[in-house]
Amino acid sequence: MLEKSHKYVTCSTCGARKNALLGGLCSDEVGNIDSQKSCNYYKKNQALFLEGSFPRGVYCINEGRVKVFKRGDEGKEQIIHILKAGEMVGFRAMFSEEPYTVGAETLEESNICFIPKEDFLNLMDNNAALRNGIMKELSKELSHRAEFITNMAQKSVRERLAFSLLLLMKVYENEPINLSREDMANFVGTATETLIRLLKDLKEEGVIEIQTRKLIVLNQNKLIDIAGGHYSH
Amino acid sequence: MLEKSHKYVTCSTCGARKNALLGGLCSDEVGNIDSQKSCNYYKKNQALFLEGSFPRGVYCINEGRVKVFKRGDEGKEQIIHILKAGEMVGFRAMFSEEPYTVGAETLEESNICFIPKEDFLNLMDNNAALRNGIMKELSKELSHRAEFITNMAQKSVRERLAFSLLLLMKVYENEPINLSREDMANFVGTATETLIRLLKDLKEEGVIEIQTRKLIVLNQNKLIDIAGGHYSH
DNA sequence: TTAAAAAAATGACATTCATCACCTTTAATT
DNA sequence: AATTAAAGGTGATGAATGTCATTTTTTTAA
Repeated sequence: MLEKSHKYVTCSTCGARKNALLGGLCSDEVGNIDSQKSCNYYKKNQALFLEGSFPRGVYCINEGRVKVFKRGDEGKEQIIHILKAGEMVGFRAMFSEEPYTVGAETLEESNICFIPKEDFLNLMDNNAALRNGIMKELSKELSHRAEFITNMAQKSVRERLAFSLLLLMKVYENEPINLSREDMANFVGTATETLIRLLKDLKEEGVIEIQTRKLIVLNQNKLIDIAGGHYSH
Repeated sequence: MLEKSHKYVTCSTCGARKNALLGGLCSDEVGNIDSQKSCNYYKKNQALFLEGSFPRGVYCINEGRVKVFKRGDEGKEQIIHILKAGEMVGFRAMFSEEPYTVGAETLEESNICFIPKEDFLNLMDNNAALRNGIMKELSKELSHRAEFITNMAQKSVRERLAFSLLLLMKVYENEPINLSREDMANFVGTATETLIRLLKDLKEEGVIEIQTRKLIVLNQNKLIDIAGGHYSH
């Protein structure tokens, strides 16, 4: 749990940065960013940016987890991506020179830094390795989304749930998965009631354990099996 | 219809290039690319590249249309994107340094140029405007895919069909939409039979006209209305 | 600690849509 | 032109899953 007292994190000592996109910066560059960035405490369910607003910079998660989502016609959220400490949010929209087409919100108390657009773009212009890293990142994300689309089109909800749980295991690393049923349903792309029923099935099959809202995966291989779509009909 | 006799297109005279990503090149750059690229005739349903193979360069559509798709666990295609003349295919995978996670195939006879990876990356390194254009392109595509995912999760097949037809109108410009029912179903993300039934509905409602396999939109506003999701229930 | 609010869970039901089987039309090939 | 293959289309059926109503549990706030 994050202390309520806001701690200001410097990039130079930021542990999350080390093996992330900004991990390869030289000390000059780090210093420069440090002098321009701000660092903020976010409580749970607080927005980083809204769909439709204009990008002014990028967000760097020092601690906490963030959901990126899009609202459908009836206002229902579809979660596109869940990010954890060390990852960056919102740089996609900076290149498009258009308003955000998705929103971002914390899933828990978080510590998140903000780098103004100008500074980040300057940094990119002068650092080919960073540019390549970002290109790579964008490409991989495109690939993930193609898979996401295919899953949505062809897999059953049960299969998608298994697939999502495998993704969430990575996001929550060794901790229990800690998402509201509604968020989880909005990630899987189903109704909350359906999600709850399917979680119950998995629990009864011994694949997961449920402690009120926290969820522990007991049998990852079974999940892989289910997600793969070997359904007999 | 494209003549079977293969015509070699030069970038310098390529009409499709003008208002596309490579539209801003100087004559030196164009000459350089021209000397390295190849230009090939593709018949209908011919693969540009396969899922799993390794990217060796980018493809530039001079004439024709191309589908980009991913196969699900049972081998069923999900079409992610349909591209037309002037657009480029396959540069996403070049940055990821990983094999293609999607495949690409012509939907009709096409004329498509190939720029080797080396040359394209060199060009990018020395041309900041091109780099920015590509970043922008990647970002927009990410945005499209977020919308695609949301549509798949929240819209009915009828709504998605209407949405897809609106997209296809842009791909086919003033021409009738000319896709097999199977491809169209794989784009919408539904079974071929369901797609056929829903097309019939739209025909009976006077929204579209069907000439064997060609499809003409008669009432675009109605499609927009349907796609928007104003369904009464 | 209790009351109120929010989240999770369960049941009943309706509907969409995939599937299978089959038929018809169009396109390709000899 | 005739034959075959492929694509388009139709009908019947059932399972998956969304929706609505209600209850139970957990969390939050008084």
